Amino acid sequence: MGRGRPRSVERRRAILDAAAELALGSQTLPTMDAIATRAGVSRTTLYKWWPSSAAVLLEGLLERFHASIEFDDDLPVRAALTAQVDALVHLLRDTPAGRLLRQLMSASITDAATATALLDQWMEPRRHAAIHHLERGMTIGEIRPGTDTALVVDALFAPAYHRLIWGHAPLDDDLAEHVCALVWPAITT
Amino acid sequence: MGRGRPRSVERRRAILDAAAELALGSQTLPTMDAIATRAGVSRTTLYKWWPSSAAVLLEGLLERFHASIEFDDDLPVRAALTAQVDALVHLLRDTPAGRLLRQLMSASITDAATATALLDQWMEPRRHAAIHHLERGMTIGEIRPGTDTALVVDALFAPAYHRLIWGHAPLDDDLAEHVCALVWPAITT
Amino acid sequence: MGRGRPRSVERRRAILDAAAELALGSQTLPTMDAIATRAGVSRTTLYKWWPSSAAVLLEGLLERFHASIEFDDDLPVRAALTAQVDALVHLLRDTPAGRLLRQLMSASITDAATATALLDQWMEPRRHAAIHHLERGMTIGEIRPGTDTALVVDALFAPAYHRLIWGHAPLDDDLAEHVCALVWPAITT
Amino acid sequence: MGRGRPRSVERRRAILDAAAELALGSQTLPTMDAIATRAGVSRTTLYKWWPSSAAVLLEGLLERFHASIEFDDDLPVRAALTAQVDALVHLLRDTPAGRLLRQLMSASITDAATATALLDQWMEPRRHAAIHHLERGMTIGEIRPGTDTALVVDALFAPAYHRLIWGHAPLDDDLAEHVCALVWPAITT
DNA sequence: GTCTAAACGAGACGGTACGTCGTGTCTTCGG
DNA sequence: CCGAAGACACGACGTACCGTCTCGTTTAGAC
Repeated sequence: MGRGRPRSVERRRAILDAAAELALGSQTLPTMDAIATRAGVSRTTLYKWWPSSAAVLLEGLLERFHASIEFDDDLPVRAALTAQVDALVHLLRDTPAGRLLRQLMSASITDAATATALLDQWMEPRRHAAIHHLERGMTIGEIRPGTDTALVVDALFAPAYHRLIWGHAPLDDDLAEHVCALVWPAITT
Repeated sequence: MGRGRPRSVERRRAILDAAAELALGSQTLPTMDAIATRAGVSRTTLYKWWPSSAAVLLEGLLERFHASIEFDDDLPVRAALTAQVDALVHLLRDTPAGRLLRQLMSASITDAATATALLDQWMEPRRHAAIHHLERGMTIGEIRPGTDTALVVDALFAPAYHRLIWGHAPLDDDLAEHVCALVWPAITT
Repeated sequence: MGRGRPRSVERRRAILDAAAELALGSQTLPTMDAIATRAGVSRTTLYKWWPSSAAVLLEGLLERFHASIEFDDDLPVRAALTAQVDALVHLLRDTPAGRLLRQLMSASITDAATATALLDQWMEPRRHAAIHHLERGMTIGEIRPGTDTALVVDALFAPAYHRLIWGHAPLDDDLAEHVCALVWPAITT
Repeated sequence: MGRGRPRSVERRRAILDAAAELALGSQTLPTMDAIATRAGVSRTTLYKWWPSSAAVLLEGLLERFHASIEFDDDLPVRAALTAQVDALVHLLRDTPAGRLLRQLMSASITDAATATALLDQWMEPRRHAAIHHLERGMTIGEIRPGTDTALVVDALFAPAYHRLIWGHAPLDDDLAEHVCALVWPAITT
């Protein structure tokens, strides 16, 4: 029961914001040092609440963009899937989420903890939403039974992340629709 | 004018090998220090020839796996594409290339030079090979004209890289075939 | 007056004891943190009553060993002085006081407050007792008039402290007697 | 045989000087950080050559004051001893050595390595010189045979160090002579 | 054969960031 | 008013790599 000095919300905010700002202004993950300085907070405080700058960044990312998953069951299946992918494409291209995710993906590869967190809290929710629509489609007979949903989901989402990372091709406005169109004939009844 | 002491091939080998071994035994990129020590070479020599450990790793990777691109025009288009993707899947799963690429992709995100090199020397050749087959297919009327080849190539390859990075689903033996099957109906005439 | 919750004697005891135990088990002064933890007390409480761990240690030391000064005027002067030095030697060698004093002397050098306290409350009482006997000796004609009492006291006590600090020679049982014997011919009539 | 970049003498000098200056301007041992900053040298370099600031200080101290030991066998024994003690008193009072030694003694109490070094390289040489003269005195029949030289040496030197530490009495010009006078009757034949 | 320019080894050095520890202060609640 | 719990800023710690530098020492091929 709330003993001791309560954690300062202002500082938490300052830290999350500082991390995001630094990350957006650079290719590389901000250092704990830099975040602390920018946020006007001591390094000790940082380490007390987060194990790494990636964790700080991730927390800020999730807080800002947690509400970006489409679960509208009234939409036709294809439209729902397209909306999902389209939401992702816009997120990656038009919001800070894209740049932040790039760096978090880099960190994920070398740091297992970040990988787990990012997978569980970012990727999986989106994958599950898509799988949900696919299964709904199978139920109502719009999607071919026996479809490998995991694979379809990867086919839908992977190109967007791929282009985010490599930058070899743009994240077009119609990317989502085209990707869905590419996959749809193979999975519809 | 080959004046002066020529560069030692043995040392170059030792360095490339040391880098690969270290990378395979760890999640993170080896440090220049570690590579030099492992190769029995002075740090000076390393810095003389490569700007970063990622560059060392990349050079070794390309040297080992440059011959892994399928250009056989006698195969039917779909078989040729499947073979391409399948070759990639096996490379990523069954050879050191997978682990090395993971780390190089991480480095690419934060280091523009590595990104450029990896894109130009690893990704593009494979993409071009696939595009070549797609265009061949359009020429012989097997592929629908007007197909967005860049998108199709991403749809074919991205899932494999995606699973390499995230590890959320396995790089199955039949992944290549399934991915091609998923895309094929939408692009064939 | 007497308002509010009175100070807890148990905690004071626990703190003094914890400090002494920690000091005896280490070369270095215990930290405030460690004392608080060991005593099962919050750091706040510590800082409320003592400015430093040296102060805690000193208070405990004085409490335990305040009664160790010989003022028996019935003894002959030389015997009284010898008894004084002997008491000190035994204190330094056979009781916790030795180890505690070592650390307090270390702290005294860098911290003026500790130095003053230790000087006033530990050194001076003992010096005055010795000076008292010397002056008594001068009064009864046993000690040469005009003797530099301050110097003699230093000559008597300093070797013991010196050996405590450096450990280059043992604090023998007969150290006190030998030191007195060394000085006596020069000060007796 | 001198491979690699040779160690910079200037930096070594700058470090030793910086440490001494900082120590003289403060009660407490300088931090490694402060020494590095003051010397215009990186912390890494400091840690490469010395394990602690006490070690830096000690090296500087020994370098400056190694030549302060009197070994003149032509002097009468008592004069030689008095000269020894007098040299020490002047060193402690009139040169930086006094303040530096204070802090080194403090460090010695809590750090075994410093203690050993200081004992071996500062105390022992001086003690041996004094013992040498005492033994010479015994040989020529001026000092009573069977004299406990170790004790006499402590009686001669300890008061000076004692006053250095506590500051309860001054290091007078005639301190050396008085101390010798105090001890002499008991040891001369 | 010698000359010579580059490759190479050894290691010093300045830097930046790391993650931890101890300090002393402050804030909030409960006895 | 005492005390517990704990957040916080600060400063120093000792370490790891980084990239650069300054030497001395090979060594193959040009002369």
